[in-house]
Amino acid sequence: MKIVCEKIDSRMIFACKKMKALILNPPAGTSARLFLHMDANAFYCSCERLFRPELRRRPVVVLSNNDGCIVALTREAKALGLKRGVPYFKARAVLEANGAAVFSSNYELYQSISGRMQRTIAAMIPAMESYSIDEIFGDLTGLGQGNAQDLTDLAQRIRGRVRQWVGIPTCAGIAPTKTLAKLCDHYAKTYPAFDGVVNWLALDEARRERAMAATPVGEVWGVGSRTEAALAAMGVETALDLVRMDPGLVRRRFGVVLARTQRELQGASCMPLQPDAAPRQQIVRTRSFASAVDSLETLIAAVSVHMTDAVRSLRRQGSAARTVGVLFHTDPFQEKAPQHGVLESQRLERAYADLLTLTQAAAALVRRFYRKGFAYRKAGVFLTDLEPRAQAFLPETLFDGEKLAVLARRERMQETLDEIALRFGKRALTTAAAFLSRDWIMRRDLLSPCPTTNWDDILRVN
DNA sequence: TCTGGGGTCCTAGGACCC
DNA sequence: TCTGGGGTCCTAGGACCC
Repeated sequence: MKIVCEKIDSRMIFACKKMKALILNPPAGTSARLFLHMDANAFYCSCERLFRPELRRRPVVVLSNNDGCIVALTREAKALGLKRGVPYFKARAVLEANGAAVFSSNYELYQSISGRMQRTIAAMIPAMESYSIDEIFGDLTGLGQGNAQDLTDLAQRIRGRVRQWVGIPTCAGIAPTKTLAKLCDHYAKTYPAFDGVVNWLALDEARRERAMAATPVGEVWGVGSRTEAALAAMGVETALDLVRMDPGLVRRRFGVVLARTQRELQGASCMPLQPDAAPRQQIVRTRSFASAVDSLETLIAAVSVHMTDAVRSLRRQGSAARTVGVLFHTDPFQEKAPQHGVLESQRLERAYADLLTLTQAAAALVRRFYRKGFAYRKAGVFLTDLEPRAQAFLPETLFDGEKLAVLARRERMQETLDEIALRFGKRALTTAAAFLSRDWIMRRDLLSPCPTTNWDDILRVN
């Protein structure tokens, strides 16, 4: 069914409001849905262990870009007292003393393994939403006539197949709402006695309450550190406390987001599965420099390289961008050094999806706002006001004929660039600006190979 | 020496419109 | 004497997620 909406009138606005009210306060009996949540255990680390089985029992950590801080760590690494977000230089001594394996982020590898994992799961359930690189929601509504044991068995079969086919360990949660399903998955990870799957339907009321009473409210999906602190000041410390809070107070004091989370914890589904990933609304590429940068040429080079990646994402999702922005700034941790930060954007007269136009616009912004004498630490680009690319070739005024001809030429050139990148690698041919300087390239001293995506890295058996 | 990056959604307030 | 009640669109800032 296709709904064509040419005119929004007051009845539709009324209908929208009514829908919003329904989503926030579904009447009893309408929320008999069932969700699956699954994610990998220490995903990046598990990917690194895939091709290095000798690391199976050793602590493993994966670092952020530039080898800055720890972004993923195994159970064994957590046992050393380490946490996500700790700077590498502070953790280094402990890691070395305990024979830990340390890796730079290898997104090419993780993306490839993620695809295998999610395709494997998708084949076993009716509908799936890919929520993040290592995480999915599934819709199990109506499956197994709601027989709790059957559903637990299904989750175990999925875990077993992912383990066998992809080699990645996972856990799963099953519940009537997304928030509860994610919480169940958290329990499955925390308490090994559950054997990797927690099914809300299989827990009796007393068990559910005990679990929620033992869950700090900050563990709940949607409750971040700010909200956690504000709740703590009101004496709300556990998930159970939040469930029992006065809904009116939650709504007034914290807004609709937390009100929805509370409803979900109470078992009323407010967040539907979102199977088709909508095109992104903005595309951002930024990186810190390995060492400080003060020359205009180097900044432009960095921005040009980031733009190459941003335009690749832009084109992959079939969009064109009407606004292009740049950002660059000094090191905020160097409190005594002179600081300078720029975040500026330019709205173009049309939407574009070609590297030349967008790079020119970005470089012009850098030239305009660059100031000599600062030690810049980070630079990036962003593309917003995205539109479907097909729309970019429609005339917008009576006098667009010439512009459209230029646009069409640039599009043909861009298509050629895309093809060259596909056949000869993504850095084979790009704008000259990207080569003005190379002395800012990211540090990745501990990078593993890409045996699933690069022929040169393929495993050899001796 | 050394502290990541890429996203989403909501809210409040101002300008403007009928 | 008395000065409405909706809306839209945009931006900046905040909070959250992995």
